[in-house]
Amino acid sequence: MTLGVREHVQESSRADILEAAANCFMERGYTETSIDDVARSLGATKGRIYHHFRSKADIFAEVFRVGMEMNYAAIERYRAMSDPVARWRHMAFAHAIQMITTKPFQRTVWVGVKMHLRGATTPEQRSVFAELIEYRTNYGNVFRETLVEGRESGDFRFDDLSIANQLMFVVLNSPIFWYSPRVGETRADIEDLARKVVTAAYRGLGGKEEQSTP
Amino acid sequence: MTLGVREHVQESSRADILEAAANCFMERGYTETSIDDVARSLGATKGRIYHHFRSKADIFAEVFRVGMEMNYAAIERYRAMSDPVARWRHMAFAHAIQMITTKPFQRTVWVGVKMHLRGATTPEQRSVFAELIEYRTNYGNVFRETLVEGRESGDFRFDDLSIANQLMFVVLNSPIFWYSPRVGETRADIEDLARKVVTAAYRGLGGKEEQSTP
DNA sequence: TGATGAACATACTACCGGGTATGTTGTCAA
DNA sequence: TTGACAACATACCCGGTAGTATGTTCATCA
Repeated sequence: MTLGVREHVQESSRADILEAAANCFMERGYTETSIDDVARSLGATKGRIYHHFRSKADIFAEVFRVGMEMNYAAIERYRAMSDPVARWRHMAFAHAIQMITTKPFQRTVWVGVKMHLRGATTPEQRSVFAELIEYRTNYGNVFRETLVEGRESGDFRFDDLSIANQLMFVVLNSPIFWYSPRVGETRADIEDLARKVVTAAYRGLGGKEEQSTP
Repeated sequence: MTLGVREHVQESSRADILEAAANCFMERGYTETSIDDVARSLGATKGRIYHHFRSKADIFAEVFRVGMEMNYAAIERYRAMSDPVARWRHMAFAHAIQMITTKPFQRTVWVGVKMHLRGATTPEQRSVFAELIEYRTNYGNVFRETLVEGRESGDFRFDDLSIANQLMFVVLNSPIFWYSPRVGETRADIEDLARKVVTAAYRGLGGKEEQSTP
């Protein structure tokens, strides 16, 4: 379980650029972010960026990929748990923690999904993008399957699986929109936030009254 | 309670432009939407648009305002209800219906809020925008106050008011991201969707087991 | 009937931003 | 020592877009 950006990117200079780009994409969106913006936030110029990446879309795709890789890594150890509710709780908590601690990357993933949904990609990017979206879809399916099992076991109560899944994810993902770090914030504070988010999502799924969260 | 765009915009040509613009802003976002795009979707040219609006930002602000006006109109009749839970249920349901039926305008409001949060506005637009955001904040407070009363009466159970409010809104607003109209869809189908959304939000707030929704 | 203005269309300008072509500097190996 | 290459910076090109300036058409009214 390696959650940082560094562990998922080979060269240090590339990682710096990706982090800066993720921040810009989060703050200004894809189109509003110019390569010069990213360069300026690094105290550099375009030259440096185009030395490491072929295009703006290329950078974007990399940020997306790294974001998803970190998510997979975060839930990996819980995927084999037998009890669906316990599995869901652990995965949901890990997911929420990821949304908070790697917010710029997760916002970029969000932007990417929306871009793909409206087909705002060039033909060549098309295949790369499709692969990333599939990556993300598979990740979502890990949760979805857990919802199915949880409903069968009588632990969750909802009519429509797709809607329940959508609503669950908007809650678990929501910190990428409203969370902002506080001064002097500790790991415990962040975990407390994540717990509140998981609790709300759990209740929304019609889960039984709360046990403790990891 | 007038929910349509026509009832909130004086001239018909202006209303047409606003509707087309709302669709474009929803599909492509603010920056990605060119004035020519909006004009083309109307079978017209820039000339028509700049005859009715002074700038792109001006159109955007109008779409925002109309979107919010429709929302206010939708919940108006329920605001005076004494029972907080019943009030919340009616307002939440009306809100969810609005998210579904006026999706392009509501997505534009969403985009506008995000733009303001990152300060992507020019100085003059600044005051207009601030006013719109305040408009939206007041709307949110109507719900927030209901949450406070509902918690005091023991009907809702949550620790943090701000977080509960955030999570409630992301659920109620979520249809603007995942809803898309089906062929042959009836009003009853839409109300059924809204009911599911409201139920999930209600549960997330720690509401008691369900009565019927309006 | 002709003058006037609303409601557009057309033609043009200025600028911004992605991408490229070409320097410049430091490092390392032969 | 040099030459070769990585790792950038600088200078430039060019397509797209907000905004403007200037037609054009049609209805209305004196």
